[in-house]
Amino acid sequence: MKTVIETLTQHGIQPTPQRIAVAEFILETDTHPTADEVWASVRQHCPTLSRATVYNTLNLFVEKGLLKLQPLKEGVAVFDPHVKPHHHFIDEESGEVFDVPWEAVSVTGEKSLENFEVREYQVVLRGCRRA
Amino acid sequence: MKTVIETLTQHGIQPTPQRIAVAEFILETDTHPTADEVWASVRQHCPTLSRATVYNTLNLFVEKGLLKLQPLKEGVAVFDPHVKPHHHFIDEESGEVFDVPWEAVSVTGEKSLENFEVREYQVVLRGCRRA
DNA sequence: GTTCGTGCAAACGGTTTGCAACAAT
DNA sequence: ATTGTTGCAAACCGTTTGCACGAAC
Repeated sequence: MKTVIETLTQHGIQPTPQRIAVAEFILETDTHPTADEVWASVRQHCPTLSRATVYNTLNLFVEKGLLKLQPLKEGVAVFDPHVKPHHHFIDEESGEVFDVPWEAVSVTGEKSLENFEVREYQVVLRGCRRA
Repeated sequence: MKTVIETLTQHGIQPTPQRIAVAEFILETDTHPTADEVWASVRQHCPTLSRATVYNTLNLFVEKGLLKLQPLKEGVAVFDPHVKPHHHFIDEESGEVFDVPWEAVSVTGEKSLENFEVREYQVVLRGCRRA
């Protein structure tokens, strides 16, 4: 099992304590948190962590390919440590975002679009989660 | 051909001059504009139109089912007059959003998702537009 | 005269940036 | 010494809101 520090250095990121703390949280979660949610969580273990550092760190992680920024909610940036292709389901009541495995849904026809060269795609599903 | 005024009244919206001006622009366009882009455009014909009225009007239109708010870009709300199901292609260079007809792409498997009751879905494609 | 819509300006919330202090090399 | 990172506060940008004026019934 790769350590967080190894992951960071392999992506060309200096493993400072703050970055390690943020990485430990966000690389494990599957809750698609916003930056402020990350801050709230990580601050419990690392109380001096500033909001600015969280934002800078998350942007750095995105830049280095550790995270993906997903435009799934209005007005806020949500971060996803799952960088390989997959789909998303959004519960319309709670707003929660769930991963849907790539193989669970299949898409056809995207290769024959006339004017568009598709580099990537995902299905965004909305509805309510079954209890 | 239905007039804009008829469209507004049929949706329970009082057709004020400002609302008509906004509707004339946004119901015709296929550019998926942001609120500020709507304001910039409509203001040329209707110079006293305030930003607040544009925001209020667009929100009202969404509420009344004339528009859909699409979470396609980070940090800004984009409005789409095309309310029937369809997909979207986003040019990664320019950020432009294009409609993709519902029949152009087909999705299978969404009905057999275990924990999710899907009410609607769309495919979001990214890449570059062919010249 | 009450209701509804508008415009302005101020407030708001999420995010970024400038800068001084600090750590590491 | 230089480079890179942090924390704070202020700035920023898109959006919402409070309020007074005005139009319509």
